[in-house]
Amino acid sequence: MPEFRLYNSLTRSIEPFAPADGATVRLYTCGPTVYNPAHLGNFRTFLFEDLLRRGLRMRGWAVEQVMNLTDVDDKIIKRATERGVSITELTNPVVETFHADCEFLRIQRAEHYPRATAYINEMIDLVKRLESNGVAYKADDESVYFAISKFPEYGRLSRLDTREIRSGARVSQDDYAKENAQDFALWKAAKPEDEACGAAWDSPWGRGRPGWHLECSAMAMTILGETLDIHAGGVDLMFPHHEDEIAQSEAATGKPFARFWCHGEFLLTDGAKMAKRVGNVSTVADLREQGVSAAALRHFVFSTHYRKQLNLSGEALEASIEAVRRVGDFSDRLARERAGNAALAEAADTLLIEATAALSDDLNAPRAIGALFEFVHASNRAFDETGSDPSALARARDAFRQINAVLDIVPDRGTDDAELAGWVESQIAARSTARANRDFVQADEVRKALEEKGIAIEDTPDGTRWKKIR
RNA sequence: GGCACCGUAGCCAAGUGGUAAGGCAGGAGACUGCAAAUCUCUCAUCGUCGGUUCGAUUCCGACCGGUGCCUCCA
Repeated sequence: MPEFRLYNSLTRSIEPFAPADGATVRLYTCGPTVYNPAHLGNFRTFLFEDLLRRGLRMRGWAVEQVMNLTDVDDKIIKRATERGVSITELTNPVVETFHADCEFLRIQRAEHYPRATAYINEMIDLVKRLESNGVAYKADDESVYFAISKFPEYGRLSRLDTREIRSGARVSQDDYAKENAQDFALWKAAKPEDEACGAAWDSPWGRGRPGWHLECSAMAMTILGETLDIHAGGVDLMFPHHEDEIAQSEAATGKPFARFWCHGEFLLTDGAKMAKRVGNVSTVADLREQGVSAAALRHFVFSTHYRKQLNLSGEALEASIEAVRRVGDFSDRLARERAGNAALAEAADTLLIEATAALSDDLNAPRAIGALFEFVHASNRAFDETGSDPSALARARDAFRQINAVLDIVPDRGTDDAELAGWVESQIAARSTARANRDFVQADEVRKALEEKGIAIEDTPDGTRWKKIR
């Protein structure tokens, strides 16, 4: 197998990757803030992380993944206050929706989904360590801040020149108590509205709540240890979120926080970043209503490299729906055929080599998909010829299974409805009779009736086959 | 203003210093009663202009166009 390589944002280069202990990859992925359902842009990142997870497992490594759920922050408190509910009442259903969406998209479950509110003690402990190390201070507003002037490494990940005058930058207006404008909150003093919705805890610095950045550091290190193998997230998190995580974690432990930082690019719509404030978001639910399958959406996302921006368009989505239809038909054929030939065996070997190489090369899913389609084509051609070698078929099935275990782009057939199947069979029998009598008008009417129920049929030398197409 | 990234056929997209994977759509054909599926054939000179080179889409520069980040943000 070729070396497994990943782009590391820390060094801005592609590097060979292996877990520090040689066996288990400790992976931390920044999860959603659960104040309303995640949109497709968020899910592009989660799908990228799913690809990463599956790619690592393809290599034979175990993965211990943490995806946090940020269930206390400014937006959550604001929303809870507006609705007059506690933050828990607000976030619980959103967490459920998140898991349901992930399941629909076939995103493999992480080993841990820690909620920030369950790790308050660990967060307080982290702030204490920072305080005793002299890098945290309590300001006049009773909040505790991290002093970036005490952490010379600050800015290494994002390479932002902290002294630059950012004339076009959005400037924060609500923090006055900090010693330095770039310092960030570790612990925020509680306000009355925080107390009202259950977003305040006791601490050595008084009632308050954790800062956003602190949450990830505390949960990551508590569950996975002080040095992670990989920390992943969307590119927008690079600054300040990941920069601040590095600062807090490393200032506390004196150890590197993460060996690899991996960032997924954005999903764009109408030429702009998909974001609620732009007003161009769509959700998993929206797509499901449009009849876009999980397989199609996965194909769409994986058809562009994760470090390249991807534009969501109806035309591109249609292409993925059709592409995945072809993969599904092929998958059915692979299950149906009885034997293969030398060409099939060769196609299987090529697929394994090409797709594995592509996925090992910084998760080049588009190239892997290309290899998969070349395999589909070569295999179809092989099946159209004669074949009598069951072992060739077994190799083809195995190769396809292995690569699809990473991409997971075969659409569901959803044909376990016995009643429907019975009706379809009876219709097909009626049509066969009509065809035998050369009553093609009647035969075509049956086919039309089936199509209206979402059933497509194919006449073959071995009889008529049917499949559900929607 | 600062820091990055991107610009390959109608659409999506991979890729390489030596004349461009793959998918969708389109065209022609085989198969079919007709379809569907599948197969065969077909469909680009890689934003523009310079430079380096025997040779550049691939390296360098300028320009044009697009996107993101610069403390809400996947």
